[in-house]
Amino acid sequence: MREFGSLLRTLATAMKLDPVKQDFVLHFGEMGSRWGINRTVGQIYALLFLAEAPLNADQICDELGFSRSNVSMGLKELQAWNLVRLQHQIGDRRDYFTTPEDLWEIVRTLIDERKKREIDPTLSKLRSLLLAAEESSVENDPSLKRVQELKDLFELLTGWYEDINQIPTDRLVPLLRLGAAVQRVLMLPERMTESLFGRSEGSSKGAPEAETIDPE
Amino acid sequence: MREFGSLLRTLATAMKLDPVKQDFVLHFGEMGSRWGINRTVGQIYALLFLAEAPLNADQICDELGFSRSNVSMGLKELQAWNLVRLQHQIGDRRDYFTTPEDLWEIVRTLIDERKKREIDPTLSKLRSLLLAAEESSVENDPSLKRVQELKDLFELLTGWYEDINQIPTDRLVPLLRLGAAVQRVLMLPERMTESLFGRSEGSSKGAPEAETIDPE
DNA sequence: CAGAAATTTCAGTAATTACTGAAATTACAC
DNA sequence: GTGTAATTTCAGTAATTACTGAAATTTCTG
Repeated sequence: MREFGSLLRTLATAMKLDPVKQDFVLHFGEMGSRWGINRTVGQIYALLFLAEAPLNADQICDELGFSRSNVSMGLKELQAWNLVRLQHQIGDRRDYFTTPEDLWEIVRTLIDERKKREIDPTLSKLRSLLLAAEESSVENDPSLKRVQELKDLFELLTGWYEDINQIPTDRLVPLLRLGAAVQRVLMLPERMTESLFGRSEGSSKGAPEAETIDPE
Repeated sequence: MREFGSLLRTLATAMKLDPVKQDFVLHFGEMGSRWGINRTVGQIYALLFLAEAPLNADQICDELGFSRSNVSMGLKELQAWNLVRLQHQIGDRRDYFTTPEDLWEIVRTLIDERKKREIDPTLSKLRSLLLAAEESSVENDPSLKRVQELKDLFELLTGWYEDINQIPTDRLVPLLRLGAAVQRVLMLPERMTESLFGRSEGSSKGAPEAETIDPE
């Protein structure tokens, strides 16, 4: 019963952080594995996120109790993800790190990077599979149809994302606040929705074999 | 030089699949690790996705060359993700599995489940951290401000998602096709956008301390 | 209920990934 | 250039995760 508390204390023992920070950092460490990064990287990120001033590697080692080399690798990975900025202080050779002030910038990089790692490779693969199948004239295989359908969906979604991602944050936030109310635009008088559709055709590319929409 | 090809052949040796399916399945296996599932689970899913008829566990073992128990565990995980449907055939006791026909259903479960695993726990944590800090009157700590900001962002995003997720697919697809053109709605005559905003207030909850938007 | 088929559990092992400390490299000051 | 501080690399080890085969459990049949 009391064991668990003391275990936690042991884990956090290296940290000289106040309880809130500590809890936050430990949580991000645990979540790290679900986000495709490891505990170390998660904790380093969390620490930097909360830090008021840029931190150097030794400070991070100190606070989190990881080995210097581990921190070095963690920081490299965070840089590979573009999640961290490198800075220098005058008269100090060490590298200092921060996270961007603007949370929206963080969200955007996060999504971009995950898209790059999790979506794009599969979309390429789907395209090349279909291309190859087309050449070797293996048409009308039902599983090919399925692959095609999947590719179309991926294209619709990535196209939408690339489109939305162009919108600057100060325009995007009100849109998000709107939420599902956006849907009502589609129920406005025909003329208006049509003109919107028409104009958008250029920006949201792809738009494969149009599903027929029957409103009610 | 020739080694690599033969290695591939060996890996795929257990599969009696045609090249397209094989390639697809292997790709999903590799991507599995990036998606928080393992190779086995990825391959099983891909196989089911392409299969024209439901498959039972033995058929899957057969095609993919995994042990029976591994397949059993993989299927359990897919069920935990709601990514797979269990069926029965008349006069056959074995369990047969399929993926939903409708790709949109798949996308929705995928997002739901990832949200559940990757977002929701962190949002709870942020809330409880802030609550605890409030009680112990540790106000005006700058890192608390940061946590608050993060929580607000999470709430905005999850609120938007929950809202959008209400829209039925046949309404959603045209919206996605619209892409960034949605933005233009915000530039319509004041009256109209305001009425949209006004009505949405209820559905997209949260809406924390309104950022001031200055359009240009 | 006995027996058989199907599925699951689980302990042991293999494979992968994370982490460390020591050594190598880089970057700068003098 | 030499010397020193900072960072990175890397081989070895620890920890975690994936996978297997055998045994246990569940589910159905007659």
